[in-house]
Amino acid sequence: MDNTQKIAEALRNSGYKATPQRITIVETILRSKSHPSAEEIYEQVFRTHPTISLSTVYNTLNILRDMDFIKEITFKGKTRYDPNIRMHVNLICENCSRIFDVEDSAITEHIDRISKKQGFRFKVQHVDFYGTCRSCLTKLNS
Amino acid sequence: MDNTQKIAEALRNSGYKATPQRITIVETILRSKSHPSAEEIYEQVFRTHPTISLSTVYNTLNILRDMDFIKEITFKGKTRYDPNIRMHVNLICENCSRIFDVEDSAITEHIDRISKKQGFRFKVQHVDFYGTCRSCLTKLNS
DNA sequence: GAAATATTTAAGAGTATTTATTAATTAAGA
DNA sequence: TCTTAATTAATAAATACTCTTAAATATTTC
Repeated sequence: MDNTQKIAEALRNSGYKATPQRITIVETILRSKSHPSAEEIYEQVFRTHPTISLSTVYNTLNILRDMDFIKEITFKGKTRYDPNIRMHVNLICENCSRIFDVEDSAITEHIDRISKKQGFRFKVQHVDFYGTCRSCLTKLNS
Repeated sequence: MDNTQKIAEALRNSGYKATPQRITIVETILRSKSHPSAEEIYEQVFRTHPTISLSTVYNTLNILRDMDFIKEITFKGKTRYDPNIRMHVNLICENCSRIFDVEDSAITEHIDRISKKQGFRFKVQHVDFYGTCRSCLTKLNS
């Protein structure tokens, strides 16, 4: 069974209809590496589906979030979407707004320990560090 | 020198005028424990300064952020303000929207180490964990 | 495979939060 | 005290997202 079939099935199993719009949106976000915003996903999908509505994109992204297929990262009043739901840390650059994924087992264990200690639980680990990235630091200092 | 004097001086040193509105807003946010939104700070300040404008509150909060007096935490499309700029982690409850501060030197050192390794730098450490807090877990399971 | 029905789509109106504009006011230095 | 540039308050505007509704479509039922 190919990926599109799996996505369609997952949607139906969660009680949603597997419409072509939804499948295209899911494929687009899963393929992306840049933590796109709803607007960016809309622009991407628009190329092949020129009748798509921004509302449909928002609606689908909310469904995918509820299904724990994707993670929302809100920064500077704008929500962006992360298709990587494996344990990782998001390094968010406050200068260029890029988001970098860091997988580090030590920190995920650390996060687990603190969360347990505090009686805090997460389904999908979501940890954000804010700062200035290497390339922005270089640019800003030159 | 009392606290108000110190705040006034800090504003002047950064090139801003120490207006009564600004001093009241700073005192309000520094006193708060609940990570209030701009609206909540406005309501609080309004009690003693009924002519205050919401724009003034937003404007002042942006100044305080730029001065690294406070930290912005945006969640569910709403920005909230944290007067605690000591190294700590914010545990954000996705259910009740409360934010809990956790000071844990082991994790803050770890965060520092990862940041250095990635060439990432922050002036004010800003780390958020998202999940469900103890009291919401109890309520949801009963 | 066709009809029934329940959900979903697209378009645009609506909402909430934050920022920009502007005339009147005020803080701070001379 | 006076001058000047910054700030305030009020409101308009921008931005990001959600809601509403009639038409279209996926799934179910026969």
